[in-house]
Amino acid sequence: MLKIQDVARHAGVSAATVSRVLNGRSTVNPELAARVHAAVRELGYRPNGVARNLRRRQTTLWAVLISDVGNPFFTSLVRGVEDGGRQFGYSVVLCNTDENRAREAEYIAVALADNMAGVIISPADDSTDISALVAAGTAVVTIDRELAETEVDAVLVDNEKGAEMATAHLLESGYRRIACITGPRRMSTAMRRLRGYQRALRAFGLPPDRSLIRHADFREEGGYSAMATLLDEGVEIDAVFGANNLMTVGAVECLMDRGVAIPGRVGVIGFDDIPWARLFRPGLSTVRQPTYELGRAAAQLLADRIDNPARPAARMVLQTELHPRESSSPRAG
Amino acid sequence: MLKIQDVARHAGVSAATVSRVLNGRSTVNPELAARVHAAVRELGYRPNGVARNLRRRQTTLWAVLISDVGNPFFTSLVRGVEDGGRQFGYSVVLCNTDENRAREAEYIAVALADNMAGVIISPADDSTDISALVAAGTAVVTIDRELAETEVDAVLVDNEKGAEMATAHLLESGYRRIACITGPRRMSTAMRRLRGYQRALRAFGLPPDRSLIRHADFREEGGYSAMATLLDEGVEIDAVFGANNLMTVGAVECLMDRGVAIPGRVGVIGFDDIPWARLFRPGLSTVRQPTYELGRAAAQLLADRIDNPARPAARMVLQTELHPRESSSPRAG
DNA sequence: CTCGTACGTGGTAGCGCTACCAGGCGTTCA
DNA sequence: TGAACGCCTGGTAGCGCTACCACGTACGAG
Repeated sequence: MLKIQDVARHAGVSAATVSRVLNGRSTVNPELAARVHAAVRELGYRPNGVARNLRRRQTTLWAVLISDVGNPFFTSLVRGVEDGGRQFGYSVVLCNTDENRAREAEYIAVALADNMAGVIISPADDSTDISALVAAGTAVVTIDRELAETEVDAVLVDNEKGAEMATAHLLESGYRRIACITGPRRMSTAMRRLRGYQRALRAFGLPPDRSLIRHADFREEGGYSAMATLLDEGVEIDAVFGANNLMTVGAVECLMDRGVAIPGRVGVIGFDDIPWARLFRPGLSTVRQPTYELGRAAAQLLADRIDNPARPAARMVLQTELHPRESSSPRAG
Repeated sequence: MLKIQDVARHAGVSAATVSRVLNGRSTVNPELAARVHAAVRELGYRPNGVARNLRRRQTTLWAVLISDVGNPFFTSLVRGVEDGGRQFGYSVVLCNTDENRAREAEYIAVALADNMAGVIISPADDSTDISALVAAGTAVVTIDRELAETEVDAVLVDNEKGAEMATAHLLESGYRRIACITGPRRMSTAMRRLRGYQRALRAFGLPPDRSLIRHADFREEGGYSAMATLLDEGVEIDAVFGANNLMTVGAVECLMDRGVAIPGRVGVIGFDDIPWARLFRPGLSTVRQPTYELGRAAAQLLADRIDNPARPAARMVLQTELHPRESSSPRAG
C-alpha cells in the first residue's frame, strides 16, 4: 500500500505538504499543489483513513440506533439520515436495537470504541443511559423519542397534536366510542399520543373511559391482541385509534379475522403512514409523520453539533399530516 | 482518554501483556490476567479501536451497497446482514446507491479508504467495477445480482425458477394472455426472470409474443407507465407478471386508476413479497424471496471469506416460494 | 541597511495499539 | 550437573497520518 511519503518523494515535496494539499487546511504554492495532484494521480494513491482518524482523533462515522429498520417509520428515517450524512461527508453505521437495552448499550460501546463522530439515537426507553457518550464528548442527537435526564439535541414530531387530529377526525366523522391502542408507559411517544387522544375527547365533551385505553408494545402482535381483548371483553366501541403503524396493522388484521366490517362497524385510523396504505381495502386512514425529513433534520443537527460542540441543545418539532382514507369514512346515520 | 499504558502501570505489567489479555491471542499467567481485568474495571478503560485498526491493518466494518433501503426487499436483506455481522463482531455501514454508478464508486472508495473488512454489494449493473476492491484484497460478496466479469462469492435466488412458477401459476389458473413487466436489460435479475416467464409459456405450448414484454426500471413509476402503455396500445391481455415488488405495485395502481377489475379482467402476480400484501384488496399474489436469509447467508460468506481469503469463490442459490392470493384467482369460465 | 513580520515549507513526534524479538526462568533428558 | 528446549513476559518499533515547531525567504518599514 502506497503511503503519503511515496507521494511526497514522487512530487519532490515533504509529506507535510502533501497532507496540506490533500486536506486544504493551509495555503500551498499552486505549482507544488499541482505537482502533488499529479503524483497522486500517477501513483493512484489513496489516503489511509484509519491513520488519519487516529491522528485527528475523529472519524467520519455516525452510528444510528433505532429499534428496527424493518419498521417503515425507521426505514425512511434512516434513509434521511444517510442522505444528510453523505452531504457532510459522514457514513452511517446501522444499529438495530429491537428496543433491547443490552443491544443498545453494546452499540454505544462500539460507537465509543471506534471513536465515531456522532450518534443519532431513538432511545429504547425514557431512561436509556447515554452518559458515556456525553462524557466522551461524542455528539448525540435523539430522534423521535425524548430522554428524561440528559439535555441533548432532539428531533421530534408533535405527537400530541397528531393524535388529537386523528381522534378529532374520527369524532367529526360521527364515531363516539373510540378505543386507543397506545404503546408502553415508559415511552414518551406513547404517552404523548395518548394525551392527544384524551384531549380531543375532552374538547368534544366526552367523558374519559379507561376501558377504551390499551397499552401494547408498538408491534403488530401487540396491536392484534389488544384489539382481540377489546372485542373479547365486549367493550362497546365504534372506532379505534392505533398509536403506531404496526399496531394499527395488527388491529386491522384482528378485525378482518373476526369479520368486523371496517368502517361499517368499526372505524380505524393509525399514527404513522404505511407505504402503499392506499392499496389496502379499505384504504387505511393515517396520520403521516415526515419521517424522511426527521432523518434529514437529525443529520443537520448532528453535523452542526460536531462543528460546534458548545452550542446549547436544540429541539426541533416537526408537524404531522392527516391522511383520511376509507377506514374512517363518515358514519352513516 | 485512558490508554493501554495506564492499565499496564496500574496492573503492574507491560502494555504487551495487557494487549494479550484483552485479545486472548496467547497464554498469560491467570494471576496477571486477573490483575489486568481488575485494572480495566477499576479505571474504566476502553481500548481505542482506531489505533487497533491501524496496527492490525483491518477494521470491523462492512459496507453494504444496495440501491435503496426503502425497497422492502433490501430492508429485510440489510437486516439479515446486520444480524449476521453482529454475530461475527462486525458493524454495518449502510450505503444506498439508488442504482447510481457514481454513488456506487464513491462508496467503494470510502470502503477502501476506511480499510473496511468487507463489502456486500448488490451491483447497480452487470459491469459494476469492483476491481479496486479485489486489488486491495478486500473481501467481497455480491448479493441478489451477479457480476459479468469478476469471480467473487455470490448469494442469489433462483430467479428463473421463481418467475416460471409465477407464470405457470397464472396459466394453471386459466390466464392465457400474460404480459411481463421486467427490469432493464443490463440487469441479470431482470433477464433471468424474463427467461423464467418465457420458459413457462413455452412449456405450456404458447407461442412467444414480444408485444407482451415490457422493460421498465424496477420502480413504481416504471411499472405504472409500462402497464399504461400496454392498456393504451390495446394489447390483448388477461394477466400481468411484475418482475419485482415496486413495478407490480405500480401496475396495480394503474389498473385501479383505470377501473380495470383485478382479477376479474386482469390477473396479477408479482416477484418479491411486500409487507402486508395480504391487507391489499385484492390480496396480491407474490413470489416470496427469502430476503432476510439472503442477508444472513451473505454475512456468513463474507465472514468466512475474511478468515479464509484463499478459498475458491462460492455461489449460493436460495429458493423462492409461491404465495397465491386473490389477485390471481382462477379465471371463471 | 537592518530589523521585524508574514508566509510557506520541511522535519518530526506521536496518536494508541499490537507484532515481533529477546531474554529469563523452569523443566526435561542425557 | 549441564545443555537444550519451551513458555511466558517485557521492550520497542512502527502502522500512516497530521499537528506542531523551526527555519528560510521575501518584503516593508524605520
